[in-house]
Amino acid sequence: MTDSPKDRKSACYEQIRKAILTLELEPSCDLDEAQLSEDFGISRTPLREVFRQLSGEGYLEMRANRGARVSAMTHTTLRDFFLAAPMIYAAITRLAAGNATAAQIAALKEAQRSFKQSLRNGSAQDRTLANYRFHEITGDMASNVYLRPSFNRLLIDHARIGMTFYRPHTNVMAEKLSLASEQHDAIIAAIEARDEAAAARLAEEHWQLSRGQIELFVMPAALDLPLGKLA
Amino acid sequence: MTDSPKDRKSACYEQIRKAILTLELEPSCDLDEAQLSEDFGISRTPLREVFRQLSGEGYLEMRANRGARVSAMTHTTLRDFFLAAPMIYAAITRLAAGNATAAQIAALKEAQRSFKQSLRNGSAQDRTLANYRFHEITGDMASNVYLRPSFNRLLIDHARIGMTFYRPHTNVMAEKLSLASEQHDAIIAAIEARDEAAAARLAEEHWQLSRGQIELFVMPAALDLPLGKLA
DNA sequence: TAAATCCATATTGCATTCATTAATCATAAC
DNA sequence: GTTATGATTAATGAATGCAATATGGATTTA
Repeated sequence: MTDSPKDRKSACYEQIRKAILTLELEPSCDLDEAQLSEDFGISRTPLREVFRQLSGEGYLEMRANRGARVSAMTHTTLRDFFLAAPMIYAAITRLAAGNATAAQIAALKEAQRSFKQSLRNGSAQDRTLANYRFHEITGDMASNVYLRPSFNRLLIDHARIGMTFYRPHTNVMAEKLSLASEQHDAIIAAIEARDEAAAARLAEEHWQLSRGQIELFVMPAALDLPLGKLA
Repeated sequence: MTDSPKDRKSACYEQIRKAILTLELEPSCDLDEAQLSEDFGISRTPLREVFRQLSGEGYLEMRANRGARVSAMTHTTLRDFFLAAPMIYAAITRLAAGNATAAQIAALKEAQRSFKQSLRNGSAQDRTLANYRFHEITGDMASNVYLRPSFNRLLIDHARIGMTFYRPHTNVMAEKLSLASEQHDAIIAAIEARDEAAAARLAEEHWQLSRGQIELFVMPAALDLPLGKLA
């Protein structure tokens, strides 16, 4: 109950992090040092250290003499994402199958329980964070310091892109989410069986599903109305 | 000539960075806040921000209440490196061929000039930094925010691994370096021709050369002496 | 003699204060 | 009326001082 400045600092770090993942803090949004330091009950010095760290992890961008802002999502974001994601995801999941420890597998199952729970009665934020957590653990399992930075960066924007289409809740979406959950189960099984090839293949499939959802959202069916009606 | 605190701060950042790349600061080496802040003429506050940034980029590791230390090179480093490097290098170089701007190509040629210069009459440090710079520019060219973090992380340890065998200067080494330089020229040509396939292939070859050098150093020929002689 | 605990010292972390830089608005000149 | 320049204000960056935590050595006890 007695929270030290250090506790408040890490709470600050976590809250900002999650707020960015769930679009509560929108891309390119400016962060007010004075305001946030007051909100979290810490001085500007440790807050600025949190900024630096989040910046290093890809959550924030820092510009000299102009403060921190949430990492932007530009018109090139999706293209870059589509190029990098399948390669890195497949590699991480393959390595996860090769290197996962028993404790990590237990953690992954627990994360999947939380994810299913969020599908039943959670908000879009809950689902996004639970899904993020699931894949984060596969990153732990892979335990390759060189692939991890890009993987983490992908997870950040995957969460943010996902949030944009988790919001409008349609039946088609629900179906896809349930399919995603089944794929998680299959991935867990492959990792537990140390089947690297299967893990990589499942990661690829999982990516294709997500890619399809993104494309549907980015390029929806035309409105099929005569132009005159819109005016 | 009149250097502001901000100049000293960025000088500090650059010097520490290069010292790590060239092994002047050895892996797992502890950094003394008080000492460094005095050396660079800045207070501990901005120095700690530099630490955070370098930590985010993979140069340093920070432990709570125990200061910063240079990123470690463990027994798993080479294995992780061999798994990740060919994939990321090929991807980055391919993208570089597709996206390079005229200014970036000019910068790459300039970096290659510096590299050749360092081969003629530079130290191991000079060569390592010049080679680092060359590949860093290919990272700029690729301009994919998701692949960049892992690519940068690889470049750091590639520089450090390279330094360990640039030091003893043999004729075989000199030959390999001259071959590496030729490969750089070929990569520049492929990028300028926008030939993505060739660029990816050349990156793969370039990696194989480097991999061979690393393997030679890690697993040298046995000393070919009767065991008794060693005692 | 070995191990454990406690105290002294050094180092890290945080808050406050001061300096420096950028942004905004008003005023004046064209 | 518009643009440019200057002054005012807000916000970022750095330094100093203080608090908290860890480390090393000494002393005491088994």
